[in-house]
Amino acid sequence: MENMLIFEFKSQIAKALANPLRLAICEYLLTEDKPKCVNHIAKRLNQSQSNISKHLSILQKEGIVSVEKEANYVRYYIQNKPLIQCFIDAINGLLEDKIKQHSNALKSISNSIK
Amino acid sequence: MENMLIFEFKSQIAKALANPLRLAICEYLLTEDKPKCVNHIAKRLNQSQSNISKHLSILQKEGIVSVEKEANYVRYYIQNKPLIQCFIDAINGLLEDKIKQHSNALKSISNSIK
DNA sequence: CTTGCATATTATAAATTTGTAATATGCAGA
DNA sequence: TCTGCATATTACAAATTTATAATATGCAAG
Repeated sequence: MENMLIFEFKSQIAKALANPLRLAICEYLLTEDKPKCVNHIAKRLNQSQSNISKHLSILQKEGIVSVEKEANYVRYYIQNKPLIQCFIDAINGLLEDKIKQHSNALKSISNSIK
Repeated sequence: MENMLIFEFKSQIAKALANPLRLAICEYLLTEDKPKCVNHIAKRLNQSQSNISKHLSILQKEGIVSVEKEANYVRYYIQNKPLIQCFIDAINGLLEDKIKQHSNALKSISNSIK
């Protein structure tokens, strides 16, 4: 392939979303109308402040979330909700596919031992 | 969050796509009508047979690609093209967002030193 | 300016991912 | 059965990712 560098950039963004906690953060922020602060998200997901803060900074670095500062609160929100929704829809669809494939494989084993 | 396990599964699928080579493989297979064999893909992407084979097996494990065997050839294809296209569209959109954000930041620096 | 709260950063060890080189498997034709 | 080709697997070292604990920063009330 000609230009491999572009795939480095794309995968960097995909990697930011390819983590269970960061996916959970994104799905949570997607359901919320208003930006949420770090401690709030940390409690919601039952994680340490430091861990959530670091994951949010990874998401922010990739432009996935943005911040809104007020006093000593930092509130995060999804920068582009439709795109993140599209990403999550794709993952959900792929997960469905995978589950179907596994269940078909099990069915055919089940039939073969009848 | 109630059910954290689901995010493990989702992120496992996202991880399969969050790698530059695997993204390149998927984008290539997406453009092709017919399944492609390992050596063909390896040469196209200028990578070793062994490396491409391993990446393909990761994609297959997640149900993203499927195989079609004939003689000693193994040909791979995207299992669900619309979903993979949706995933790639999301990533492309997010990359655009990120580039816009960076260029805006640079503009505002540029203005501030005028 | 000191205290307390919210958030960010750092250091670190454990776990995971990655590519390479070498080897194994599997199929088809001679 | 032997040979050659296509693919898969393995072992391994380097690089990356992850969570935790400790510490630092930054703001606002008193």
